[in-house]
Amino acid sequence: MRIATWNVNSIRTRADRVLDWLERTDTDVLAVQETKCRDDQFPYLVFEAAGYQVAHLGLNQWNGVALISRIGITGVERHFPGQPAFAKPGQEPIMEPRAIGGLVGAGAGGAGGVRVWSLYIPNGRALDDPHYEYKLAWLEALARAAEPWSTEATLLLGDWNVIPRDEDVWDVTAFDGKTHVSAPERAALSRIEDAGYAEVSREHTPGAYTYWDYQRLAFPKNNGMRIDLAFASPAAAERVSNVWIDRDERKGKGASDHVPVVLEITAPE
DNA sequence: ATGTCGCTTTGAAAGCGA
Repeated sequence: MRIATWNVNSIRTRADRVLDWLERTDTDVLAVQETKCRDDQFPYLVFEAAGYQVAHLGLNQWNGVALISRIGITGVERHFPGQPAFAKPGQEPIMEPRAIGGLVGAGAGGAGGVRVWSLYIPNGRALDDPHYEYKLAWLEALARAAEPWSTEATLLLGDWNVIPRDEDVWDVTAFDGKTHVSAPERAALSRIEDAGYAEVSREHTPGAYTYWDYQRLAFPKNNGMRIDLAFASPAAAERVSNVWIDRDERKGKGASDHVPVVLEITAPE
């Protein structure tokens, strides 16, 4: 089966483009981030008419995650256990729509299925911003929640908003004093590995980026970064035969600022 | 050129988030 992750930056703007891409690339499952809509605004019919099932979680004009699958989705979970809420000073904490999981591709008795999570890690904004501590806590909580899932075939896919290594960005010195490269963020990301997961995309896509800012001609200059990552449990990792990044999806008008990361998954032994 | 985009409130333009 073919499983991808893509921060689409508004599903309403790009529904037709996303479906076209799914069909053209023969992709079975897509973990979507930044749908930027409420459940009642999601363009379900575009996908359902083409034989895809949709599970979505969205609350407002920001964030929003979904799973789109033509090989079934069962056991959908919205938010992960222990997921932190974000609290603005003097306001009720909000559980932001940043995580949705489900079992896809399961045969009889759940055999051969893969548990897929679509994750949109908080941006962090700035090192001295409350959203930065929120980001670190969110990743730490995710690592704790994900540990028990690591005994099964589980994929943690999404926009992690962390540049794991200096080689994963065009110029790391441009990020001095900024988020995405700080030691605490990278340490928080490594907690996912401590929880039993391995990042499986880099080894298949050396030197590739997944995101280019809309501003300052980032794409023509190839000022990109690798922040859309695929973490796999051992049972999932041994079934990943290849990973590729569809860089062409960043070209032309109407592109998201992120491109799809695609995993080829073989049947279990 | 802060070389952009998408959403919102709001009723053209500005604010927010990334």
